[in-house]
Amino acid sequence: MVCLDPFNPNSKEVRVRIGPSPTGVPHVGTGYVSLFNYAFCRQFGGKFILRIEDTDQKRSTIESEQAILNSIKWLGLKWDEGPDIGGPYGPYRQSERLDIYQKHVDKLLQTGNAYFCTCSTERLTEIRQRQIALKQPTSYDGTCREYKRNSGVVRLKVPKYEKIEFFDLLRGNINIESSEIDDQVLLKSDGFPTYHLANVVDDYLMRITHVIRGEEWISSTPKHILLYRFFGWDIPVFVHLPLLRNFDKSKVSKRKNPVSLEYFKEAGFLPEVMLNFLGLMAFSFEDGREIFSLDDFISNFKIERISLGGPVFDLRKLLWLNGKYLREKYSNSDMLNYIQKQVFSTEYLTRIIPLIKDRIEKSEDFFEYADFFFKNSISFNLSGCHLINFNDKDKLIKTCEFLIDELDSLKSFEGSSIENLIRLFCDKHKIEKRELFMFIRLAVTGKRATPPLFETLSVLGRNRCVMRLRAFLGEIKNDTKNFFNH
RNA sequence: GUCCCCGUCGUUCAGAGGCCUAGGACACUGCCCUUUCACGGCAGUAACACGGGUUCGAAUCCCGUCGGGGACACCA
Repeated sequence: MVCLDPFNPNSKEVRVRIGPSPTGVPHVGTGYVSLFNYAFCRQFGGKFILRIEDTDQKRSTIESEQAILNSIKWLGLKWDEGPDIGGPYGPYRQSERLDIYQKHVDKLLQTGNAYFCTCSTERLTEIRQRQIALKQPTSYDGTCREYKRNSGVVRLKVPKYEKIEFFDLLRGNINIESSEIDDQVLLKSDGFPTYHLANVVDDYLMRITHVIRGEEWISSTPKHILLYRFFGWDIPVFVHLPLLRNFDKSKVSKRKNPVSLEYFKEAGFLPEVMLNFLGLMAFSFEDGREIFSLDDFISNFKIERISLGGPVFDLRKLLWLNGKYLREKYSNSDMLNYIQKQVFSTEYLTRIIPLIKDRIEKSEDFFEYADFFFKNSISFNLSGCHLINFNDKDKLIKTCEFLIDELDSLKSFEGSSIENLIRLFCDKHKIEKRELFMFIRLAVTGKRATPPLFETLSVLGRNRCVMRLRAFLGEIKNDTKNFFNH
């Protein structure tokens, strides 16, 4: 089995890819991995491929795909091949390549490197629970290996007791014992492939030379190695990037950090700042420069200089950097433009006007009614607010957390659907409507009198609403204002 | 629990055996500038996880311990 010379990418056209899964918001982690892939391939005049990994039918949405494409475009990273522009190795959406995966699965079945499995979900969870109870590692027990089934899901037949070794450009050789590896499902019962199969097949067919992805994939790389071997294919060079972290060092997550690129865009972070900042994560220029453009980054990027400790995504430094760009690179007229576009955009104003039109008598009054649409921190005062009868703090916190989750996962953020959700929420949690409505109003707008709540929330948008509720949560958790002693 | 990855100031990154009494940036503190705030300037606090080796010499190499993280799905 031949490996590309990892230190000599010139030996062949460099082709890298990112494979976002369209199951949620565009994630900063995707931006980070994209940047490194992009810089690496541009250095060698290679190609950057965008492939949509929508093999999870239940969770994938076209809206999410569109949002991800837009966000990466917003960052200023241009892909050479992708679902929207096509390319020589398309289609670039995995849901459109089902026949390809089927063919490859058939091949594995024929060569005896995969087998059908008819075990029920119930049985599998039972096995798993028993293993957890016995403190054993959880894995499929291999029942269907013995029987020759001819339908069901298809599993990878992992050889017993073999050391599987692969090379990671940053970490050297990594060994994992095959007994640690599960007989991974390759083809699901809906006929869709799992990540592992689709990923390997596509990387091969799309001539990917370097797989630059998050560290979370290290432990499943042996499965991929096995697939390459069973198909008789060359193995690409693996580069596992350290994961972005929350302040507590856990993998960066929306519970603890803003992670949506859309949020950063809306909040007024500049795309070139995002790129600059992401380039500071796990990497440094030899000359120590910290302010750089994408072109600078490309020409100074050295993949082997990536450091391995998981970098904390530090919002404070990001904030400083954004301010620095604004101060030093923006003229007054740039700033005017920026503020008009970001803060007083016609789109936003168009939605606000109907809400305050009947309430103001002259333009000066505008901010009396609409200030909270433009502020990013809301001061509120709950003390003496008798409408909030949540007399116990824990309940209020729990309620607020549930509410955040629901708002966060609400499909459409229209007034009517928000109203629906919140009314249902009241019933479900047995809360007086007026109590919850006023609570939300105060936490999100800081005012007791506002335009109709649900429309207001809709115009503010999901991100602002959720951010403000989180900020509120933070404050009551610390109880800095002694809300409960009044 | 099992396997894998990682371990330098609070955060980020520098350091690839002597140049390290460990450097830059963010944050923090003080001073200066300033009617105020911000910006800017100057100064300061602050780290090689621990224990063993190897070596004349270790933040840098090796081993162990501890700590953190990730993975263990018909999710990616």
